[in-house]
Amino acid sequence: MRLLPDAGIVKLKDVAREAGVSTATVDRVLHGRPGVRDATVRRVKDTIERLGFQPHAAAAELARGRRQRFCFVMPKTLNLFMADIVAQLSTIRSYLAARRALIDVIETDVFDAEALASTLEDFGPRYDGIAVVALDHPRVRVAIDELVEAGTVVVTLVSDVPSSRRAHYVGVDNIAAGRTAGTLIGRFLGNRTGKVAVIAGSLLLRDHAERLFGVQQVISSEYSGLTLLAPVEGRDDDAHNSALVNRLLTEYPDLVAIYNIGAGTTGIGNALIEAGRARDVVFIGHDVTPQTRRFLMVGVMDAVLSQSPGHEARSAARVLLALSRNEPIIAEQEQIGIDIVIRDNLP
Amino acid sequence: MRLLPDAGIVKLKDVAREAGVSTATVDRVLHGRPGVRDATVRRVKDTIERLGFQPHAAAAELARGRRQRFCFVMPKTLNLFMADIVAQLSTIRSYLAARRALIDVIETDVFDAEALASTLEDFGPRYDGIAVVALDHPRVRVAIDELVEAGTVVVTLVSDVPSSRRAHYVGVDNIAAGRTAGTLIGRFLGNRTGKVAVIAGSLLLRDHAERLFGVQQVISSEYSGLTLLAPVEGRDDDAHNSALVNRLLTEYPDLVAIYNIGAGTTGIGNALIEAGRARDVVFIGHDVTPQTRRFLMVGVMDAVLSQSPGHEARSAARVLLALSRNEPIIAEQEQIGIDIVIRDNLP
DNA sequence: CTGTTAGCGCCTTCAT
DNA sequence: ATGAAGGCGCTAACAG
Repeated sequence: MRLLPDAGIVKLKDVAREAGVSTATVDRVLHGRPGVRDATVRRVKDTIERLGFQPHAAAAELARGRRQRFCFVMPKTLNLFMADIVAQLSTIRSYLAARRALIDVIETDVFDAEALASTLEDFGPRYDGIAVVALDHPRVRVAIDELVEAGTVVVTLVSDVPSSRRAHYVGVDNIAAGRTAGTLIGRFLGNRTGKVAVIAGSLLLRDHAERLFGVQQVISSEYSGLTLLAPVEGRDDDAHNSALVNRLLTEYPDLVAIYNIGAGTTGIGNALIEAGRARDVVFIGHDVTPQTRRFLMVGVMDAVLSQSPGHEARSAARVLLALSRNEPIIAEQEQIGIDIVIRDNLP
Repeated sequence: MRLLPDAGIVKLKDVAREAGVSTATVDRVLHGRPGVRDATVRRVKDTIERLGFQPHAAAAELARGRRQRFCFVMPKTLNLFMADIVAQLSTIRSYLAARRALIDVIETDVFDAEALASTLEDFGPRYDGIAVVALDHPRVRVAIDELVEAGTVVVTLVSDVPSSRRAHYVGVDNIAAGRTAGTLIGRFLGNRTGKVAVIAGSLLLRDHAERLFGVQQVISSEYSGLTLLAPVEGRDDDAHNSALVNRLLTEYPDLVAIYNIGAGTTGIGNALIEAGRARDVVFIGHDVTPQTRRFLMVGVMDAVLSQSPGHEARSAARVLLALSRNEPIIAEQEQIGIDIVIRDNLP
């Protein structure tokens, strides 16, 4: 008498036999498809419960045989952070290929609502799912909503459109990020007093505006010794940012801290170094890059706030895959945290 | 003339036809199994390459039909952090169940090398993989190595045994964690001077010893205004820690900071509050719990260093699954970072 | 409303 | 050294 090969593992067939129905019926109940009497539904559900049946994910996937196409709509001019996300996509591509899903990447002008919206309208319908670095603009919202209406899964990436019907936002709470920057500046300065400058790329970008809001909240309400200067915009560009810093340094001799909300951190750091102010001005920016890494090591930057590009890229892919196959997603895993990175915990 | 249903998707059968061999041979080549002539191997590999064939993960998993059993060996007395990991395992259990893998949890005395080692010896061989919160002791190392020798996949969790043959360590770099605490203390204190206390659970635990080492490095070499007191041990216990803090506060009127290396943070915070020193003593500890969360909100704690229990639990499960099925693991995803958590970026 | 049945793509004996 | 063929567990036409 030998052991049963499947000792303990309940299969759909077992449920069917036990409930006195066919496998097709169990399958219908399992997926809430119509065409089964209520009484039967209950009986099958009970049996599933009683036997503790769990469908074999791989078998289901194979039998379903669906393939999905996803598209990542990214900004045309990739800064280091965006480039990092795109780079991660190649790893993800092979992970997805083994699951018969594929991704395309389309680049478009993020600052141009019209261009972004028409990209979505033109290409969106070809895909089962879209991840888009969005611009919060009515035109874009409508484009997203139409895709959702047509059955496409849409997730926003890095920059959200909260009023849209997108299924999910992959990114951080940018107000909290701004607040975090504010607190770190306040704490690092101790009891020093003076001016705090904020440099943004463009305050038309929702994430930049939100970070500004956060840092203003904290500095103005909790650090009375510090005065926040009016934000300046440097279009995420190193040269522009350098020039801005030079102007700020001469105009405000008591400048004690700089928070760079967007990209172009290199320009700021270099300007500080050239002015010989790198050590005494507290400097906080976003995203771990080779350059910010170096700035942290040598003490030009005091902290970097980071949303792991790898995590975001993987999360977007996982969420698209799960939602378009209506599988469950692990909420905690898809939560993107604001990482505070200093010299000692660099990844 | 209708489109081919599988347009563009290469299957193992296609490779076989194209290479002029049977599917069995392709399968053998694919998995490096013996019994194929060198010339054939090359030909098949070329074809795979040329066609860009990627095996369908779900089909492979189904056909293989393997089930694996994993075991998490956890400390008997669960502190909040460990309890959190165990709690996460129930979510993970259902994820794994859908992949025909299951996990058991065994609790044992982590401080007792003998007990831990014999637990591993007794139960280990029943499993395909083990995740163990290890104690770095020769007896334990041998037990781990024997399991590995016998073909069990072993990963260490939270606390490593670097000299063992474990396949992977799921946890943070604790020296870096200590350094991070040191830098934060130094930065938060600004130019204040005084004594810095370090409270550990037990310096026999590798992770505690490493964190101590890290904080010592930073404080002694970079903050000459600060004096690190000799570490005290409070066995991760609230009552012990409270008593220790009371003693420290009276003995050193110029105590300016406390770093709690292990658990029992509640005891320390409460002692500080009762002594009316909560606001002026910089206090840094580990792990986000309901209590540390509250301490951060009200300003008793200045920062919490955290290794996400959810991330660690999931990572251990993913790594065990991947390694025991020899599938690739995504290195970056399994890298556990040291999270710096302040009031503003609480998860 | 319910059952029958033929796959999904790969792996694995068992032959040859 | 290689091939033929029967599953793995679930899904979805197609019947009834």
